Amino acid sequence: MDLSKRQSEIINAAIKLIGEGGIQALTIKNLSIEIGVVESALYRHFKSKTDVLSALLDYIESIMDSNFNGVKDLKIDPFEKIEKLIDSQLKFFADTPSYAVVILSDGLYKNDKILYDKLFDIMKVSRSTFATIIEEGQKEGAIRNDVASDQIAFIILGSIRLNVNQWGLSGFSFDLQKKGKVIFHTLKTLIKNPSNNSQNLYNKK
Amino acid sequence: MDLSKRQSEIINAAIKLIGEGGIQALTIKNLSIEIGVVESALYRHFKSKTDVLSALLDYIESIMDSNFNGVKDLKIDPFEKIEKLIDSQLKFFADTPSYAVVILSDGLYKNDKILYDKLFDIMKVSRSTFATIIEEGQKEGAIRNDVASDQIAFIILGSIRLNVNQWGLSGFSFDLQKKGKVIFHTLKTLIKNPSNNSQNLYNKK
Amino acid sequence: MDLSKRQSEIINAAIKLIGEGGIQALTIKNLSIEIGVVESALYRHFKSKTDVLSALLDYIESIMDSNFNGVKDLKIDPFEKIEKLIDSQLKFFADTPSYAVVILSDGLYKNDKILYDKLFDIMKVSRSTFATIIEEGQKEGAIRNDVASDQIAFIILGSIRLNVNQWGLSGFSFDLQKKGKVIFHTLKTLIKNPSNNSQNLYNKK
Amino acid sequence: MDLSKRQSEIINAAIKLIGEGGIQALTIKNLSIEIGVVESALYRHFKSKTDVLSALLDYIESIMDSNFNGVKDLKIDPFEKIEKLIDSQLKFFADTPSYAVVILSDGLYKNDKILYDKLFDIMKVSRSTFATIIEEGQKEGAIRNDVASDQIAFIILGSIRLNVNQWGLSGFSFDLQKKGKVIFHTLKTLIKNPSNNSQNLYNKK
DNA sequence: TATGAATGAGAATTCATTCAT
DNA sequence: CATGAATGAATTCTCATTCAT
Repeated sequence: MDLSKRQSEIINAAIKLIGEGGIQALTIKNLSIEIGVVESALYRHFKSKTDVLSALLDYIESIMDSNFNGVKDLKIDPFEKIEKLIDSQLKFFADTPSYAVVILSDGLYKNDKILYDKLFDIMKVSRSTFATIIEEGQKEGAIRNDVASDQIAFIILGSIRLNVNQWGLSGFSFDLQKKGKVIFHTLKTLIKNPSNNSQNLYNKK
Repeated sequence: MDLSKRQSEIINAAIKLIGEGGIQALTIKNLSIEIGVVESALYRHFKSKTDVLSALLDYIESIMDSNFNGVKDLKIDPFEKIEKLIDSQLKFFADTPSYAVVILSDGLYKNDKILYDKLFDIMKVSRSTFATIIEEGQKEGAIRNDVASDQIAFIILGSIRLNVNQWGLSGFSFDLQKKGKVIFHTLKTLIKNPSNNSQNLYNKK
Repeated sequence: MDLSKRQSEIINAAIKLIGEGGIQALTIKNLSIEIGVVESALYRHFKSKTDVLSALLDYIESIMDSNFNGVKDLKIDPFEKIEKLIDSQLKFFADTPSYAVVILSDGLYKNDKILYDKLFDIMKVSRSTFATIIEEGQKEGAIRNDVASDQIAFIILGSIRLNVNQWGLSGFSFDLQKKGKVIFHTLKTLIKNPSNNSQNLYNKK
Repeated sequence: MDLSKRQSEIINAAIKLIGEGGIQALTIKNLSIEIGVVESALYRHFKSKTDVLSALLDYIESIMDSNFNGVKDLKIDPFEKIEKLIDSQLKFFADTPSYAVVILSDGLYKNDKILYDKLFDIMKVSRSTFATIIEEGQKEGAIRNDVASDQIAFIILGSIRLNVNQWGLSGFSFDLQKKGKVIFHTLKTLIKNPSNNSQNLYNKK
């Protein structure tokens, strides 16, 4: 799973290509043109196109993981955590729309169990990260307790994803993060504990 | 927009093919084999492959519309409406997974603005249908008023979509409608008006 | 060879199509669209596409013949005759560029002996018309006698044809008849009898 | 513009195919059969069919240019130059009729501006070559001065072209060069300076 | 006369992959 | 490590023509 220099180059080329022309622009030919070698040369570095996608998914997963970890253990309000989490994910996509394209291009991996599993994994990690934070919030009393934490996580994830989805359909034409803020506030209103008077254990000034 | 018998046949073949092998299985060749004619014969009925997909999307939209309309004006509780709406949509996909595949295969229509727009449209109608019902519910006092109706609609849609998405990724292996019920209950808990004591204006006998 | 009403309609449609999109636009499908029937309906009127082209060539030939005849027997100076002849032919093409396209699309008829022969015929008639007039001019002493009449005819024809040719290549963008005038004057200078002092037997004022 | 070995092979195959079956025989499939590879293999050497034709036209142009240059600067009588020029061009076509087919297949390149422009270019070079020689002849007093040099060039070109044309229509059945000689003599008679008594400045021994 | 449906042949091009050098 | 060449399977689409109704 450790990538050679050339392999990284290829993955970066893949990202660029997808960003420019969608998942369909990711062909061995385009890839080879992008990195300035001949098509067959790529097969020294990846044994197949599926392997390239697989590495790409690994790469995306690793970034997302580190995004998550950067937020998970902060000593802040659970809502702030959720907000930061959503924002960091959307920033991740906004900065490099290719990642969004890859994540949203499920249908394509139908035949490749490996790719499928990777995607599934990524989604599972997202969901459990949110679920954990929510559970904490519920324990603290900040988040309502009458719904299961992973149900809330599911709803958050669905909202984020639909946001990214529509952004993609629109040709990346609106401000993804800004829209994310709005969604977050809606979600916050819905899931915060209405009977909670012990506000702001964290940042009280 | 009225389909001939043969055109319907082709659309049905398309649905079957997509159900069996994903959007990638939808080729002119497969289509022609499926309906038992030669490839060029298809071009008498649709002028291009894009046209087939376009008609397919129209068809899906029309069914979804009629699903919506079958529920929208019922004299029932807004939550029951939402529940029925979600359920009818999920039933629609569960009965014919191809529809889910088509709906979720954005990214693949990259080149065809027409198809993109149709997809967008379908999503818009869904969202506004939910939004209308929610607004009604808010006026009645059944649904909380501190969040915008179309924000709630967005969240519902995102949740449904993620559900369908994961179902697709899983190879249609779990019970889509059952999972939908769970999601509905979560959503209901989140959005119902906590201070509402005028329950069941509708079906009390 | 007498065309029915429908047949004439088809020929006219063919002319229109060729004018708009070149000889490649002349397809059974386009033809049928143009006259507002279904493709197979055309086969009631012409037994094949070759037959359409054949009739088209006949039509062109008949117009050219009548152009020729309108000039041939006028009681005017041979040069005026030649000038009128050239001009009427160029006007014929300028008015309906399709005719030029058809005439210049030899290569296409390679497989159809019938079409080939027709084209050959058209050219032969042109050439002999010119040759006859030149011979007359030579007898009168207006045209030099040291070159064979059909050689001169050949050169005139070649010049006209090259003119039409370049006009076609240029996308019909220059004034064909105007350029024809220039060519005529060059030709006249070259072929007139230098020792002829009995000028203007015809139109002397 | 430098052709690889395989590219030359392909161009030669194209020439052969055109010679045998006209421009319509030039298909990727025929080409690939001719050189003994699979169709897709051609695309390693030319990126499209238009590219093949383009290279073919370049090739033709280069031969014609070298033909021209072989004659242009000879220290001979302008008429001899013209004669040699005509003859070398006709020999070029007579040896390889495909070249004639390609040159005469305008109308077929309707869609490809590039090819059109190349054809136009070839004609322009021919014409200006003739024009230059004629101008020289006019200065020397060998060629009559009462007509513009490029007008004469136009007429020569038209005559040559018509000759080649009819030869093509006839199925390459007559002796192209022989007919060319006749035409040349006619042209010579027409364009030589009648009042020139300083004959043969060049080869008098 | 016209329609609707289908045929069969062919055309250009794309793509992932393999292999000898 | 990289190149050049080739493969084979697919893909969308076009076109002239035929035939039953």
